[in-house]
Amino acid sequence: MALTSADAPRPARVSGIDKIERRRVALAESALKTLGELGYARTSLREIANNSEFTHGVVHYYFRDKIDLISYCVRYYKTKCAQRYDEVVETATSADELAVGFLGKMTQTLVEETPMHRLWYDLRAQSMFEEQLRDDVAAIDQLLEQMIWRILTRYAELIGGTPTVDAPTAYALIDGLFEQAVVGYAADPDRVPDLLTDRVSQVLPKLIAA
Amino acid sequence: MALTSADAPRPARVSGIDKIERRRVALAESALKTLGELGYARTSLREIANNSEFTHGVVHYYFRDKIDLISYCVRYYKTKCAQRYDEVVETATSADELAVGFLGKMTQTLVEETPMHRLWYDLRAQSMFEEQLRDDVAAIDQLLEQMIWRILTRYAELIGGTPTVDAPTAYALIDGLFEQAVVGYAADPDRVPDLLTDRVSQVLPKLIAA
DNA sequence: GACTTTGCTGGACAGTTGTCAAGAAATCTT
DNA sequence: AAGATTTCTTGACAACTGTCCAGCAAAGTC
Repeated sequence: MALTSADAPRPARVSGIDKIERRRVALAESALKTLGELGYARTSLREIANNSEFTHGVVHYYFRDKIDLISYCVRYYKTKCAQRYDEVVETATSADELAVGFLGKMTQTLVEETPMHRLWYDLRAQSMFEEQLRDDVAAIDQLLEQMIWRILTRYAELIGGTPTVDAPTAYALIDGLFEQAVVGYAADPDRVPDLLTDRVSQVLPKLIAA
Repeated sequence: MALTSADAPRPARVSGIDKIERRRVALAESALKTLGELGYARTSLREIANNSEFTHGVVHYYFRDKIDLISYCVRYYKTKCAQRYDEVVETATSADELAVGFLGKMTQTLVEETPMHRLWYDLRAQSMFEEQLRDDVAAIDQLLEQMIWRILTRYAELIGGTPTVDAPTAYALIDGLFEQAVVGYAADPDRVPDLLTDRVSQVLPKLIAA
């Protein structure tokens, strides 16, 4: 959130490479907005440019080609997911507090950043067909897995037990529930957040053994 | 599996509507092959026609437009998934036998029908952006959920316990593991099937209470 | 065999796509 | 202020897209 493109009316004088990086970030944010709305298949470079303050030529000035842009977007998006639950993990002093905090943030991001999550699952599916995306997608998956693992081990610690599944398994399970919620949210937004909360809080204890 | 297009060298004389349906099925099978290879985003009607014995004009003779074709494909694909594990469920006489049979079929379909599964997760992601696909995708999800539920309840029955989660939760969990395997299979096919087996067999017992 | 219906072909269409490049504009350097 | 460099605009391009249709071939009907 530190680097937005709107912090200065005129493009602030920044030294060299930093300025290029700023433009890249601004373009990536615009692109992510459009991608989240339309999905990978329906998003063209011109559409991205139209929904931004730039023209379609600029995109090719800062990115080699379309995949380069999308790939950059994925990598940029990664930094937003990394520490989403870190504060909750660090401040919680009981298992319940951790669970409540985690579930709260989870449903919050589900509701408030729906397009981003839609896009994530879209891109992960695309990565199965385009190897150029695979590494970046795998890196994010790794990051998310570590995030879930941090939460689960801390949860076990507070309860006084240990996890009964490894990190990839735990991530796949929670992610399955979350993706179900994201897909369901597109069709019927009303009941989904509560259902997600119920289900995750039902599953979490099953992954810990006293 | 009953209706393939190759069972007669010359188009067998079939009465009226049936013949149309046969052509539809043949086109759908061709389309599914291409879709599974390239994914939704990269598949064009011409590509579908090229990889088949038909010309691109025929597609529009049998389907109103692209979405109509894809939608038909999804619905056709559905019939293949429905009863994949039914035999295992019906013949298993112990929990272990059921688990082994289920896991065997699961890894088998993962390996042998990878493109289909890739496509499924792709299409489910697309359904978040195109409402026209939503109903068909939701129907398949429902079907898969029931399939998992049948397996889990039978598994519980054989163990002498009862499930501790509801059907949607159980499906989301198992599906999370399976999708992880499908995505991972694209990058590194070797170890994935065994990992999937391990993880699912670790999770299954946790969903049953004595 | 003549005629109608059905099935299919192959080309044409208008629109969109990613990519590129020539030059204008803004910025920096001296 | 003049020249050099970076940044951006604009228009063009070839390729590809979904869609449509005029015409042809085959099958069915009388």
